[in-house]
Amino acid sequence: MLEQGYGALTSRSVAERIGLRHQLVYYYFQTMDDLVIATFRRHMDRFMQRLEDALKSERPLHAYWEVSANPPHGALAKEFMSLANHNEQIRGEMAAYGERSRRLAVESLSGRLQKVAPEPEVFTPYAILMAINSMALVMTFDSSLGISSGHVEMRQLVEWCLRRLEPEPVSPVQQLA
Amino acid sequence: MLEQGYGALTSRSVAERIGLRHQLVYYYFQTMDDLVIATFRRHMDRFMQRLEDALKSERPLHAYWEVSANPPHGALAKEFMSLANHNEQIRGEMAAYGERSRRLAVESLSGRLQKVAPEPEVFTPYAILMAINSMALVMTFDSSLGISSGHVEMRQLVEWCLRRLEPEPVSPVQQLA
DNA sequence: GTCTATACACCGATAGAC
DNA sequence: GTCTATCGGTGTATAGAC
Repeated sequence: MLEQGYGALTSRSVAERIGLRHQLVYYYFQTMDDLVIATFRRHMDRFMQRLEDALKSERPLHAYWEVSANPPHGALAKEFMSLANHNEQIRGEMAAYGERSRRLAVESLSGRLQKVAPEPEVFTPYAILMAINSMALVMTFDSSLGISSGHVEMRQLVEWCLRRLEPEPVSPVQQLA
Repeated sequence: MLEQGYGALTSRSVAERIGLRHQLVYYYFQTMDDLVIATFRRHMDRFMQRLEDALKSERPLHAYWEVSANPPHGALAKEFMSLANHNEQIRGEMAAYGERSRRLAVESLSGRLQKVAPEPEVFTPYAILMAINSMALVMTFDSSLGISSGHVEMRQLVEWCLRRLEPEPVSPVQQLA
């Protein structure tokens, strides 16, 4: 699926990879759709775990940016997005995961964001996080296409904002100095 | 392709739509791939035309945002993106169109952006335009999935920034007053 | 669990009649 | 230009032997 698109994810192609007959797929999964759903869930669960870990780190906002901008498989995410276009179940699950991950990020970051954001009426936690997320997503998509122009500048812009919103923590040693 | 994904774009499905036999596709296009490429080019050429028109308007930055955030077919764009994952020709053309459209926008907007941007070292024209573009793209993708949480807030954030960067033009009548 | 055998539909593409 | 006929290949899925 990653290499050749969701159209290439067939019972025969799966079976060939593991050196078995294609009929075995229907023994473990009832239909090909079930296999796709299971794959999608495993993929998303891994991402959610990474996200949770990032949000627990010392600089969660920076970590959120890093996790968003460096997903394990940008091309795979695109493939699932297309699948969602015409698979109702995938679409529903993807929407649910998306909302959940955003809620998780907002809940754990809104406290510190509200304190430091300029123009709090405009720069709400949700808006800030979505902006970060959007830029990360586009950079990922671009990269998998082979586009990289403007990435350095956009990355600098994001990281400049991040430093404002979440300054480097001062260690006790530095405080003494 | 829009309704059921690129996997459903077959010579037979195309022929059925126009009430002819599927073999005709190979008369007009040599292969199915050629048809896909031609469709992609027509799609992108339309978008480029819309973009050019927007950049010629009175408030080009606002128009750029509107064009980016309201593409004719968000789902179709996603489908082409997936196609690009495993079709080298589509990938190359998409990259070229992407770079071209960004260059076009930067060239026609960098003049006025450089004048008004705060922290010009960070808020370069390219970075600003890519940020706008990124948020527009994600809102489009979200919408086609059925996600809309956070959109109002992000839209307000973008439009607040846009008003700062490109204030409403003052008409001669208003100037008199 | 893994296999063989098989049904049935659909795909891209070509050849050749009209 | 549009058609009929046809090829070989691949897809999902089921039945049943071992």
